[in-house]
Amino acid sequence: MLPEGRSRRSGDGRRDLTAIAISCFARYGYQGTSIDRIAREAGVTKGAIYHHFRSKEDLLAAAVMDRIGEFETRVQSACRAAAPDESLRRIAEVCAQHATSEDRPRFAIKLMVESIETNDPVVEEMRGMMRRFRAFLRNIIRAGQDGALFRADADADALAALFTSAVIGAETQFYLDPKRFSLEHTLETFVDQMLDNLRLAGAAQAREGGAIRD
Amino acid sequence: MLPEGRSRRSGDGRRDLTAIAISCFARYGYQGTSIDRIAREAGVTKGAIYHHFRSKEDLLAAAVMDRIGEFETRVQSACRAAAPDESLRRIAEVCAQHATSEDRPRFAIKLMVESIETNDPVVEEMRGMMRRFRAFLRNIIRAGQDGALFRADADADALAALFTSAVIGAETQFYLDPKRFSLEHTLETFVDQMLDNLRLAGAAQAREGGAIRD
DNA sequence: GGGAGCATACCGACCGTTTAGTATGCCGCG
DNA sequence: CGCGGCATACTAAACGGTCGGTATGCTCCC
Repeated sequence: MLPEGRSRRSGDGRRDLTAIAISCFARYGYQGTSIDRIAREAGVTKGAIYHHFRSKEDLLAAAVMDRIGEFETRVQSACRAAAPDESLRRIAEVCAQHATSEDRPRFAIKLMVESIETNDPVVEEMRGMMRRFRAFLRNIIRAGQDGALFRADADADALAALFTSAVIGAETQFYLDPKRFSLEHTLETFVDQMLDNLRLAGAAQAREGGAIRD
Repeated sequence: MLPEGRSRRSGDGRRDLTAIAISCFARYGYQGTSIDRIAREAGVTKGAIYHHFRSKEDLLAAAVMDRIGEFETRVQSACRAAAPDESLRRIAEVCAQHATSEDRPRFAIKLMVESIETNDPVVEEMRGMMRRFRAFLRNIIRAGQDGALFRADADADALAALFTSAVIGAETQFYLDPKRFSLEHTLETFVDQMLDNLRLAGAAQAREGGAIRD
């Protein structure tokens, strides 16, 4: 972690350690990651970590806030100025892209699941993130309903909950079985199906047309 | 853990310890559960655990096999002799019921996620379970297609993958936020949507009829 | 320019506690 | 009596965290 000249630089220590902690937590989870492991991977000693962070929990909090911020930026950027149906597509796409990237995609699911019943501060943050994500999706669906693109009688909240479920469930299975579980295809199927369901009368024809596309 | 008469009975030790380990692993995860905790909750000492199990990993293996067996029994029982559409409904229902039961429902998701990248034997078992579950669902969908109940051009594999994703994702969110995430409603919405998609021409009318049902 | 003073970033040793596992002893039952 | 089912005491290593000290960077003043 030290720069090549081996002099001590100011300012990057905390950020670099957070990045390494994110990698470790994403792979081993919080309980499975020791401070010694983080220190070792950073090429420093534990003392250096405790210089920047009050505790292991403090380090976890920094990691969680970093990942939540990145996630929300990614989702918002994906559907800027797009139509509601295109927005839903793009969100599914960026989730799939991130899940297959090198940016420690497993962090959110690992820490979310691990923290259930055992780490209330993290659960609170993750819960907030998921609520915001569902609200964001619900608002997209409602915008489509307001614009007569989607049928008005669909339950936007339930569909938003379903969208987030499909994303979490598909990512989990992909991480478990990357050779045999196709994340992108599953999410694409999901969005197709949801949009079919959301579209107005005439959907049966659209579906026949869909078959021709393949 | 000892019976009231305080005599030492044979045969139940291993099974009782497995049950307590399942509870602990379901709550704290594998890394977050110490042998001492399991012993304490069982009312015995570590020595008793090591009498029955060779190692902590051995105990985990017993727990995993137990839970996988129970899950598969439950799913198969749910849809015995039912039509394909009814089968899909029932499977979603029993998953929701189990997730809200006292039978340590979080075990599978906790251990599945925790083991990704860190515990290959458990990943293998969980992967096998999920593959069997998807194959089971796929076969139900195909039976519906063969019986002309479902349209023949739907991708049964993709829909099975979507079904399992919805279940995992909805359960995860429910465990994270039981007050604000409605598991049963989400899975019901999912099954409705999937069956709408799977049904043959006339689906548009069926959907109009669906709106009237509410 | 250089030295003093201070702040920051880190080090290595240490602490008390906890961990998975081991060895040995004891008790009850058939 | 022997064996299964435990309990107890112990081991070495690992855990999160603390502490005194060192190295370096920066600023100010003579």
